Amino acid sequence: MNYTLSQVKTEIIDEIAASLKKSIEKELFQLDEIPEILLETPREKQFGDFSTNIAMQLPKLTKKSPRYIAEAIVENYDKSKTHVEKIDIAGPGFINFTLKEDWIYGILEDVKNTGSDYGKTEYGRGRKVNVEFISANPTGPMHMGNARGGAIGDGMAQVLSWAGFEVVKEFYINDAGNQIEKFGQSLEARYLQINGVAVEFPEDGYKGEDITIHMNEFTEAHGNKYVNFDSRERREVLIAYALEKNIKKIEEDLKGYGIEYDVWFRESELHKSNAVLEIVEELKERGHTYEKDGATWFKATEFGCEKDDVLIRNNDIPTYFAADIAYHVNKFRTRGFDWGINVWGADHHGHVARIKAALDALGLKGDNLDVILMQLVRLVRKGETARMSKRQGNMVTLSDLIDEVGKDAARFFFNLRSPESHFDFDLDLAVEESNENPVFYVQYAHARISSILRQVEEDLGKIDADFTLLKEKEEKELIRILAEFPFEIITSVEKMDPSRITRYAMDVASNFHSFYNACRVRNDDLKLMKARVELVSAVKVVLKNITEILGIKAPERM
RNA sequence: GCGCCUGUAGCUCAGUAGGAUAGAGCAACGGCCUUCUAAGCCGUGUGCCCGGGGUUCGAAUCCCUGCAGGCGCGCCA
Repeated sequence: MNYTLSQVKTEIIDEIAASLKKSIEKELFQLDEIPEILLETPREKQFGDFSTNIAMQLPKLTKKSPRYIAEAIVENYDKSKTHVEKIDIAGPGFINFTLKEDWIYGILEDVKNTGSDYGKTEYGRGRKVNVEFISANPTGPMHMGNARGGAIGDGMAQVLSWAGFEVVKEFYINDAGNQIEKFGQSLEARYLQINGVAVEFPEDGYKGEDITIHMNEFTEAHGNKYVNFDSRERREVLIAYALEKNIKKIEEDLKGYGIEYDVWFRESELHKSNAVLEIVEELKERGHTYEKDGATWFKATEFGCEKDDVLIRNNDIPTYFAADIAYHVNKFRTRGFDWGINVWGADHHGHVARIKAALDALGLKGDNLDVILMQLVRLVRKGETARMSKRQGNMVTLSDLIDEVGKDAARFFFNLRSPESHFDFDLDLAVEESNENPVFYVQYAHARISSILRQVEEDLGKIDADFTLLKEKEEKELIRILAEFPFEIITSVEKMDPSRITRYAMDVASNFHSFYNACRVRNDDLKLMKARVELVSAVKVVLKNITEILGIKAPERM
């Protein structure tokens, strides 16, 4: 594809560098090497299209004043080699570049030619990225935190894929370990109670209604024959039954949320294949473990962690940590991912350093793993914070949420804020204001354009599109914002924050609505009409591409 | 006690690889529908950027320190 904006910027940067070299040759000042030159977009339009602060970076190295350096750069800058119309020096030494009027029209050609691919780049050069997100415990339904993690994780995966990475979306199923143990005890207690055996429900068991429903259905299907079974065997049967139901439900709920995974990875497989014990063995061989109190410990402190961690408990059962190491080794070593991104709740942040340490200890690069720590969602209802717990069974589930506010609004809402922002989800407000949700603002822009395009009956096919007719302020600003799309995607990758796209979507919609109120697409001047039809078509393409990334609908009508 | 995250307009938040006059949405107020969807547009104003020091030509942004809130510090996951 043709990166208009990128080309324009690169040209200018190259020419600044050339100008610096010339200045050095003319001995206007001395400089050993040309530093990195950054072009930024000034906030104020009066400062031109791009500016650089390079002249203010150099006084220390050259012993000359910023303005002196700026003047030298401007003097030796060859405008004919770039799209620059005008260069000014302003303030303490900023160099501001104003582009020739016509450069922006190339953007429209670009969008028109690339269509549903507009925004895609080769930035990632095909590197393999694994994005693991949600990975909710399969002991019950998903909650609001999972909903946020889903929106962030899926958005991240999309953005990576658009930026030219090869992406695998993955759900890690914790179908082993202590939680499953408790899950089994809870199921068993309910089963026995339902079948007339008076047993106490475990204190820290799962008290949710879903457990009871599972066991009622199970009893209907299989009767009470497991009452007389050995407890261990009985639990196995009940767990297997309820777990599959839960996983199935999770998969279905996520589908309804617009998320489909490439890989569902089961923790239990790592135990079955002996991968967990093998990895502990390898750590032992590499000398990164020791025995204490009958347990096997990983020397995490050797890698800068605050404390060591247990790999194998004194009852010979490996910890979740050991399994997680094996899991990540599987990602990087077995499956060869270049990069791993995990979306975790902030309550897991203590786990980040030690998993990276373990990877380092195994000769892999812990730095190849990035964890997006999202702050937890606090549910506010009737002005009060609602405490939620899967075990207490008092949570608002993902499917409740979708029922109440809709998939699009939920996806959009959870990607409106950066992952690290603490997030109060006011349920009353979300329901009440669902019609004023910003998602409609974006979708409305798309529907409006669709409507216009439906109404264009004139035969414009023979008219050549002359974009230079688009001279209004609103038209030019609208075009400029379209140019930012590929860069916004790349920045989202760099900052690991897909919520940038949501905010960009609002920007595009806002610029479109302003244009809409200032300029008529359908008008008597057919040539102008043709140009505007092409313009709004380009906006429609970008909006559509954005909604693909965000996992929401782009309605033709509203 | 120690570690991580957060603290910006009345509210929810952008801006934090140092840059020019700190922004947006919501809320409030006033305008705009005989013309392509008013779920829209235009206008009006608000800030001890949590406090205090420091680094710098320049700090919301970096460093130190204090305060407030969230989370973590298990042979739970």
